[in-house]
Formats: sequence, structure tokens, C-alpha cells
Amino acid sequence: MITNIKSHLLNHKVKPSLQRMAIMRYLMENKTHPTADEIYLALHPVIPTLSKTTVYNTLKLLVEHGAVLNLSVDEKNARYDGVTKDHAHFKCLTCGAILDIGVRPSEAIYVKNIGDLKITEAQLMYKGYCSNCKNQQPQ
Amino acid sequence: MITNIKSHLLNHKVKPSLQRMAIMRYLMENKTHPTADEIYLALHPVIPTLSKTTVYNTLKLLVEHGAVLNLSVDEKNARYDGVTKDHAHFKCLTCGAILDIGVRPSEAIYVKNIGDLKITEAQLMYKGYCSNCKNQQPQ
DNA sequence: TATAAATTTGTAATGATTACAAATATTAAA
DNA sequence: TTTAATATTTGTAATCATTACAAATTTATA
Repeated sequence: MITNIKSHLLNHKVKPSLQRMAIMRYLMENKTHPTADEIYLALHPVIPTLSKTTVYNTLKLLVEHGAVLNLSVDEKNARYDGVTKDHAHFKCLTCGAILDIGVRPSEAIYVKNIGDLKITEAQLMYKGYCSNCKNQQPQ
Repeated sequence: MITNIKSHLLNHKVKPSLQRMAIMRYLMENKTHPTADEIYLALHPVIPTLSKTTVYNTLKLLVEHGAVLNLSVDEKNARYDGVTKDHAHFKCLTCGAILDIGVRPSEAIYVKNIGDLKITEAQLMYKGYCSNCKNQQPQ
């Protein structure tokens, strides 16, 4: 069951334009943690007028409004996740795939404060080898 | 007490050239998780012939040999940590400071495998507000 | 010392992201 | 509905971190 895209945006106080809905839908339907460029390449054939700047602007907007997660998993480019609920990520060191995994950082680590620090967010990032790659050498 | 730089490099099978020792020393003495550029700017006055390419090459080499950690905490540039033992990082959302904290991911999360995945590394990243910034608005 | 190998350097390219201003679409006011 | 104001999208040009590459230098070896 795919959540209603428009109401998801409205819930996050984002006005649901054509482009914004397409990008949000893409992230909700594709759990591959795509880059901005991957999103652009996928949507450009569907919305021929779409510009890459709009993809960047929209992702920034969606992240600011909490509708999308920006992952710092990739050294090269930012990656985005339409699933904002608490979860961890796994990056395969061989094929580079980034998978969602069902460990919830906020459950695993019950901290809101460490010393003087006020914690608002905990991203737990695993690296290793996925099932397809664990018998191969790293690239 | 500052660990001997040269033996640290030798332990990691890195030949201790002048430039490599200077970069390694900088990382061990400065726990600020500097970027490549910050390292270059700090060392260039001391080693006038130092080139930025050497800083990049050396950091890459040190990371490959496990002498330095590459953090994916910053969206913009890579950040490096001379402390390679298991620990977590905290990024202040106001001032951008990245602090080491004494939570050890591998202690906090006792996993070597999740499903089919073979875990070799777990980076736990906290975000929030540091003691200096927690009463201010985010930038 | 001569030669080979490793390291460092500088310049030019790459590639992700952003700045900016024009074009277009949407909304509100008259 | 037209008009004006506002928001959104677009394309181009700039920025900036990082890498490619080949020449220069240093270090190790014969």
C-alpha cells in the first residue's frame, strides 16, 4: 500500500506541485536511496521540462520540512530516503548498495543527552558486505 | 602523552616521509576532525612546498592503511580522524563542530551480522546541539 | 655514483552542488 | 475575467572539493 503522496506533502506543509509530487513519489516507491542525479534521470523522461536545479531545490525543501531524509553515507554525493521513520542503513562495501535495515537507532541507543550535548538525531550506519557480494573481493 | 608518530605510521605499514608524518601528527594533535583543506592550510606555512594534492593523496593512503578514519558526517567535504579506535561522533547542528564521544558503536550494538549482511564497520553519528550552542537558535 | 622506484608537486579536468536571474505558473485582488 | 503579486520552475554560469596526470624531486638500490 502506497501512502498518498499529496497528503504526505501536505502533512509536512509542502505545497504539492507536479514536480514535488513526482520526486516524493519516486522516493517512496524506490528504496534505493538515490542521488539527486538518479532521481533526475528517472523523472526527466516522464516530465521533460524538469530541470536538475528543481530536483536539488525540491530535495532541499523536502529535507527541511522533514518529509525526506538526507543520508551522509556516500562520500561522493548526497543520498535521499523517503522513509523518515527511525531506522539504520547498511552500505555494501563491494557493490555500494545502501539498504535499509530494521534496527532503530533510537531504540538501540537510549540517549537524549550525552554530557552537555543535546541529541536530536542519531544515524547509525553499518558498512560491510551484502549477501550478493560477501563471497567476492571488494572492488 | 603524544604517541610516537613515526612508529604509528610504521605499525600501519606506511613509510614515514616528512609530509606523511606532518599530516599524521596534525590529526593526532588536533581532534577537530579537519577537512583536507584545513590540514593543508595549517601545514602549508610550516612546509612551504606542501601541495594540496599531497594532502589528499596522503589522507587516502592513511585511510587505506587504517591509520586514519574518514568520517561521513559532513555533507560538503570529507573529514578525518586520527583516532581510529571505536567511538562515536557528535555533530552540532548550530556551530558545525564535530566532537568525539565515548560511546563505542561496537559495544552499543552487538552485531556482526544482520540477516545476510556481513557487518565490518558501524559508525554511529549523533546530531544535535553542543553545550555552547544549545541555548541558541540553529544557524 | 648511476639507475630504478617511490614520493611529491602543479596544473588541468571532473563532477556535484549552488547562485542567480529569467520564464512560467499559481494565487489573490480589483 | 483581467491585473498584480507571489511562488515555482528553469537554464546557465559559477563554485568548490576532489582527482587525473605527467613532470620534478627525493629516496633506495645496484
